[in-house]
Amino acid sequence: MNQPSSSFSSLSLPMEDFDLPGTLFCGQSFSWEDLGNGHYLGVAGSRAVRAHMDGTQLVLSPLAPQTLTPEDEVFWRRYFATDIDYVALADIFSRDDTLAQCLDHAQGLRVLRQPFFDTLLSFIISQNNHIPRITAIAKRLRETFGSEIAPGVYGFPTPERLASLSVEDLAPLRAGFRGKYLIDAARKVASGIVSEEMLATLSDDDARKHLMAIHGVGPKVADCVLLYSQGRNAIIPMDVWMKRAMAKAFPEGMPKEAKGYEGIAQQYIFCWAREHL
DNA sequence: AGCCAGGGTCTGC
DNA sequence: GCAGACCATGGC
Repeated sequence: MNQPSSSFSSLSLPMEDFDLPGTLFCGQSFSWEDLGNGHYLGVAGSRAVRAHMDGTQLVLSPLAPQTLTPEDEVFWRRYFATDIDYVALADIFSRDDTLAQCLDHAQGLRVLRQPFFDTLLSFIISQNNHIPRITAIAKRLRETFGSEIAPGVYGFPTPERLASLSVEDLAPLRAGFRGKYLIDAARKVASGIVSEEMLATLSDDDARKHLMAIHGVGPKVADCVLLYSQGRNAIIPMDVWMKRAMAKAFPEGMPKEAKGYEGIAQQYIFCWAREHL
């Protein structure tokens, strides 16, 4: 025991029925890299970890020279939503036959709770864009304007850093028309016009309106921020795939079995749609 | 070459 | 409130 008791070399989280790569690459996060052999490198805010599964244990390891602290454990438990019983949820969802079929194609998926500003920037980038290119632009954003966490690994830029830049400064990102939206988001967050603390006090509808004060944030991007960073699990981001899927598989709307967790059901339906529509 | 991508803005009705 | 043009970029 030559390490201080306040940090540890790795962290194991029990995760029953959990598909790690499925969760990381199902279109809710664009901040993970496949290292091969079941190992993944992820960035969240100014944190980074390696992740792999050991049986039913999710093992998170720090990147040298980093260590994992008790605060990191709290952070990553929240990130992977360890407080939600996904086995029980899948059982309830399965009572609807159509939803059960979607579950079959997305077994072990979880909805993450990612940092607010990461999620806001990532889904602004996502508009009218493909997933591989979203990932590439987000990576250039981190590498160009973020701070180095470990050799070659960069965190997301802070709102203040991004707010100090001009649209021309973002040219290396090749984000196209989204550049000006990223700047406006950073300035409104840095100035407090839009704040995560304020969001927490608002209803779903008012929270959506609050986020839509940002130029370039419409209903879909706002909903993604509320679901994927704020844990508002009843919110259903409606993109082109979800519109197709709902029209085809759920013309009557989201089944009652998904009550309160429509956003999580949405993730299974989204995956099913991308495979079958 | 033309179409599309986990959309949003702006304009005109 | 709602339809349609337009928006940068890149892969197919």
